[in-house]
Amino acid sequence: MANAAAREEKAKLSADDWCDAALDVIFESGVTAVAVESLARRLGVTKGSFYWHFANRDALLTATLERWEAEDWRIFERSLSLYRNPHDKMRAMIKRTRKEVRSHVLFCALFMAVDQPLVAAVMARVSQRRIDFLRAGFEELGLEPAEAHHRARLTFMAYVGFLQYYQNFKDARMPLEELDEYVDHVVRTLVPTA
Amino acid sequence: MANAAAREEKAKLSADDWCDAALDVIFESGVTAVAVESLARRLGVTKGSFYWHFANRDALLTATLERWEAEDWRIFERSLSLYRNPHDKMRAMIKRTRKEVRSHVLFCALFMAVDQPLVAAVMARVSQRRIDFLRAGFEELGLEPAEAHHRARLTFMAYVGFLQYYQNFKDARMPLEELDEYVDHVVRTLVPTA
DNA sequence: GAGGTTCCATACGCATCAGTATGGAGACTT
DNA sequence: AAGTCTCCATACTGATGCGTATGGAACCTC
Repeated sequence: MANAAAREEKAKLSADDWCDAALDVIFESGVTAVAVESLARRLGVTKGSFYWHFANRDALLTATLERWEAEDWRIFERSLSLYRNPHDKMRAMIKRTRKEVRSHVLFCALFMAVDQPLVAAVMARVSQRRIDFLRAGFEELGLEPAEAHHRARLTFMAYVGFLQYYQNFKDARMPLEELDEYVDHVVRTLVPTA
Repeated sequence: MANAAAREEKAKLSADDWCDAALDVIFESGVTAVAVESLARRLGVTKGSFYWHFANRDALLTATLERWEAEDWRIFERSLSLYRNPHDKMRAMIKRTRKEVRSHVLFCALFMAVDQPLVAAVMARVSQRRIDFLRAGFEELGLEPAEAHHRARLTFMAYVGFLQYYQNFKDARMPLEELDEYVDHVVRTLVPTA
């Protein structure tokens, strides 16, 4: 089994291994699916191991979200750092919705769990960072500060709403070319032409 | 106690009473908080009553969502039926975000539970109806059919994202006047001027 | 090789929740 | 008045999930 294989190649687990597994579960089944015993089964050990590495489930979630927050921001910046022209950057930021699949699925899964305080704390920070990033971009494109802030909010809200819609209503998914047209429309509507 | 009072004024419960209570719980604590035993306590009875009125929890959820779907659409249409000018109607549709509090909280709570198939089925229909409503409005305002469809999607996604943001990040809530400015910005950005 | 540390297994207790089985009180029928 | 239907209480089973207590094997140290 995969469990046994994982156990053979690395006899001892680390806290990070638990966090990686937890993030995989969030990716696949959402935050509520992160349960101690099922995680242990997935890693080929028992709960005894978990409670040696972590005080409780909240500690695991906190550590996992912390790792994700840093990694997500790194991916986000890397994928946009190459654009110098602000218009291209904003376009890329929005069009990015089509790529980085795992990143988006994770973001969506976490946003759907913001009713849980631990998740809300992280997502509030992450959301704020992205809105600030967008705001700076819109200011570069010539919007007044207040306008740039509102436009940044609007863009972010549309991103979040779209993610959830697209992830959960798989019956209503548009074909890829229509999706491209939609993203183009969003860019035309929200990004001022330099 | 409120339980006893409720039991006195109406000795026998109906299925609709259970649905009303379930909707209240969704309003207060989300879909996952709808549990049979806690609902029974809230109504001043025990599980025996529930399983006489419903086959199981899914049956309750289905009936509750069905009632909500009809009521929500009725409220939605009533609150917009008085506007004849399409521009005013679209403005009202977006500005409506500020009112009808319970309606929005319920919509938000349900949207946050679209990972549950029963909820997803309802919310897919409701979302489609609202997008169609918006699309018709944008067409009235002179957008080409494809453009109107995309703009309707964008508007709806922004609505959904904003709802969740505003409901869950209560620390980051803007003051009311800034909220009004934001809504105005959204109208200016998304609704073409006739 | 004696003792200590690391990492995990086993076996609990306890709470929550879905669902079932059965009986009983009251109203209603005939 | 006997029987029946409605609505609910009580008392269970079984699954799941968090957390704890304790012991044990491997390894490292001196």
